[in-house]
Amino acid sequence: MESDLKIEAPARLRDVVLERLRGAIVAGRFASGERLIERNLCDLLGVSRSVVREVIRILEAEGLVEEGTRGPMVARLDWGQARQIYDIRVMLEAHAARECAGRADDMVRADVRAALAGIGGEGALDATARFYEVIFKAAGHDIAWEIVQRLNGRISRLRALTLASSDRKVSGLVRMTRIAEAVIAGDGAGAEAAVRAHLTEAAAIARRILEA
Amino acid sequence: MESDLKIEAPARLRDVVLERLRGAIVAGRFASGERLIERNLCDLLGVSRSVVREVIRILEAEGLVEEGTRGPMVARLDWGQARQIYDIRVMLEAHAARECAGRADDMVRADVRAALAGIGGEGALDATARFYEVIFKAAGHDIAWEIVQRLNGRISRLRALTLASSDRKVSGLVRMTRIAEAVIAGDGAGAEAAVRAHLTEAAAIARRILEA
DNA sequence: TCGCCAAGTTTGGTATACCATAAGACGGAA
DNA sequence: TTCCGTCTTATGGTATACCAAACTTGGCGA
Repeated sequence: MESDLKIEAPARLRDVVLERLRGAIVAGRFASGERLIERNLCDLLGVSRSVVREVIRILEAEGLVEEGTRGPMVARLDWGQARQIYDIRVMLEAHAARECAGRADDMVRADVRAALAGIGGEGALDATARFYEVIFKAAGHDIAWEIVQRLNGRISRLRALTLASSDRKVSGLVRMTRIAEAVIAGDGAGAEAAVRAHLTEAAAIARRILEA
Repeated sequence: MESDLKIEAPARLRDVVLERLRGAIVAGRFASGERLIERNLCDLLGVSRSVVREVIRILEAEGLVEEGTRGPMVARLDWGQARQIYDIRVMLEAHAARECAGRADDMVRADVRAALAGIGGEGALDATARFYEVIFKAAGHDIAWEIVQRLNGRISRLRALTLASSDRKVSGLVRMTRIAEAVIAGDGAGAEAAVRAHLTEAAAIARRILEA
């Protein structure tokens, strides 16, 4: 699809550190509310404070880090926030799914099928993101996709806490299949309903985790 | 309302510079697509590169600045993006207005009236933001409010380009009054419709500007 | 006159140094 | 023993120094 001739920009240290630190937070390697001491992170990551500070600013804007009284700390997440995030995701994703179903051509259908095929195996998180990306991009909702990605970062930490992940994965695949079928069939209302059902279930799981 | 005893944290240089630079971009003092040379900004603002760089990272996350081939530049804005932004705002603001109207108590009603009163005079932009803030906070949609603020920053630059601003201000006040009346009356559907009408008009103006 | 190469300059990336402040620890006096 | 003061240290804020890459420009040769 996209050409492989693109010259990839040399990876900046900042990007590497950003990805690493974001991953560590999402994976739960830092406790919620834990202070992020700049110099500690420098030692941990082997980079200078300039880089760490810029990365922290970005993560702050993403909502993964918040500034405490004395410095940055890992953002806390309660059910009130998660609920709001799921509400917003419902609006954005339902809208995107409906429009995507309405305008899907054969190429989009193929992309959806391919993305869905990737979900079953390992790396489910990335594959799921890819599935949604196809839908948002096909609907022409790039900006909404940016927002959803950012919101997702804030609640992805919950996944690390989910112990009974096997049944979730299965039901997740079922839900995704429903969404994909509706999109491929051009059934906008059905796609929207499938998205709502999926997110309602996900929110219920998040609620159980967060209110415990 | 809020106590005045709060010790305000000493203003960090970073915050001052952030506000200043954001204001300059929104006010149109930098051309769309203009490169933001770090050292130039240092001279202009009288601060060191550390501060400028952190601020640029924040503005990048806000969507006001994007990274060009060689460094950061003021983000370009076309109708395709603005249209998406208005679409998202419609969803978030309509939802907030509906919920706010549904749960508004006397205190919220008073806040809405007070915010509306501020719109007529000078500083209309801040007052309008304050109006919306009341509605979002009353609806319990803090996160949606953050998103809307950020999206607003990206399209506020259009205001600087609006020459015929007087009629817009008047019609804006009328629209706001409609929204406020519906919220105060507890009419969720009416509040939602008023928000939709307001944003549809605003989007039409933006389209005229951007497609010229 | 045209083209190519090289040196200089611009620019962003990265690291380090310095400073002010606040928290914590330790000791002395009541 | 407790309370107060001071000293140390940890920490974030800010500025500066250094480097590598890339663009520009000017000169030299064909």
